Amino acid sequence: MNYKKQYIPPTLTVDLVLFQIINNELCVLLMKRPNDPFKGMWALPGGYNPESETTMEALNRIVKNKIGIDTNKDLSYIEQLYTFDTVARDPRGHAVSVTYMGCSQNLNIDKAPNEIAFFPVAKLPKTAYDHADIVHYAHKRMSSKITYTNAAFAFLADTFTLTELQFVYEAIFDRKLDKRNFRKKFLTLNLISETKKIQKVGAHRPAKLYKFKSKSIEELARSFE
Amino acid sequence: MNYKKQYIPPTLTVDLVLFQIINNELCVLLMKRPNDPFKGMWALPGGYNPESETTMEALNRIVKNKIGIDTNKDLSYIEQLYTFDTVARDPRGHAVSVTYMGCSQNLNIDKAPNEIAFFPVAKLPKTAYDHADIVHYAHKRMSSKITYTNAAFAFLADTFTLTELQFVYEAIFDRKLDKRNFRKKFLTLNLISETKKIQKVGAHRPAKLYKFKSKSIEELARSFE
DNA sequence: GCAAAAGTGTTTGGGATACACCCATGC
DNA sequence: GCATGGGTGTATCCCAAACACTTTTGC
Repeated sequence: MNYKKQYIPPTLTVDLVLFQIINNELCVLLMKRPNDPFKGMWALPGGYNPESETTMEALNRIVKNKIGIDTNKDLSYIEQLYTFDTVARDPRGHAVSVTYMGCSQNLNIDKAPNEIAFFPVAKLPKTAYDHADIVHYAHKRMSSKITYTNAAFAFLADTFTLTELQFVYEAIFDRKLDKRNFRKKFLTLNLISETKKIQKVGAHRPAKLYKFKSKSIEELARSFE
Repeated sequence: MNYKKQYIPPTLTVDLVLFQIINNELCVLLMKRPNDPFKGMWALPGGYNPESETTMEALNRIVKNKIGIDTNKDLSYIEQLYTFDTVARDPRGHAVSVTYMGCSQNLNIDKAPNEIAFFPVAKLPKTAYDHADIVHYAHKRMSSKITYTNAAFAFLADTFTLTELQFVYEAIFDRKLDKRNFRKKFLTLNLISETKKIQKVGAHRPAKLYKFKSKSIEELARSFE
């Protein structure tokens, strides 16, 4: 096993695609790069994964440092997305980036150490690297995720109205759904239960509040849509 | 960017889960490890991914060296599966493994440089590392892949009978399907077309031969099952 | 009373499921 | 002629899709 002595691994990085729904639009968190390369451009939060850290550990550390978010506490869901053989971020050579996709709900990003913002996925600014591609790949994954699992819970508060739930689907699918069919379908899926609370906002009939029976990923009995 | 000088990446490895259907069973290719660790145990073919190689390039090189297979020519399909933060393969520390899932059809493995064999996924031998978990993860992925895409083409010769196609689904789903319903459904999906050839084997009615209209991944209009 | 969002049922068509017999061939 | 696998049709049920009005509230 002599060759192990000479073995030099490629640079390993981790990146996060963080989704949140704002004003009924699917948005993604981007950070303005403070340094070269791509200084001043918007990019996914991410960084170097050194030896002795798992990719999740590295991601957690980096995201905490760069944007002040704790992936364990502040995200309602996270999963590994894909590993990209990206164009060199590091002048030394080829870099491999393990990407994660996460969701949050009403995240407070005011105290972030860097300039960060949520952008609608449909109107991304010019981004560094191939990050726009990664966001679209993640969007597609999330779209199928909510069709065959209960993943929509990750975008909602603990209790929510059926209209809010429908807006999550509409934002991610990027199309309108029929209100009656949506409700009928979702209620028969047996994933959510009525609470005794109601939401009173504005000059109209108050809405019943529901909650997900489980907030871990479950596959649907009948796939959605 | 001083810290880049100190940055040491983790070991990066690539591994291949290669599926083939043999005797109507879903099988996976394993290689007997010639060296420690896990010397003598069965494992997925894989190896170190050095700097300056993409994961696909490294996989191609390693698989060619270790088992004499060209991932470009000998596989009917390949995709990235998942990146595992595996237990250390290398005594130096934590290793990250990018895994791929591929399919072959009637592969010739007689001239492989190492001892390799196909094992039914349902009856795996004791495997090195977490490789049994990786195989089952890949199996699950393949199972959904054939439900919403035409991926079954990857397990079949250029032309095939409907019974052979059904056997692919049965092997991967690990259950019997109704012959009439399967045929009706598949023919209305409009993915395959009749050829003018027929297959005559054995003392029974000959079978029409079909072919896939496309041998690249396409999503089905209506998901299967 | 009126604006605004919540809530609610029925009809129709298509596809999934269940199920059993005839057909073409080699020997 | 018989064993073997190829090939075919129908009835039922459930679900998806289409579609519009009533209810409850704040002002």
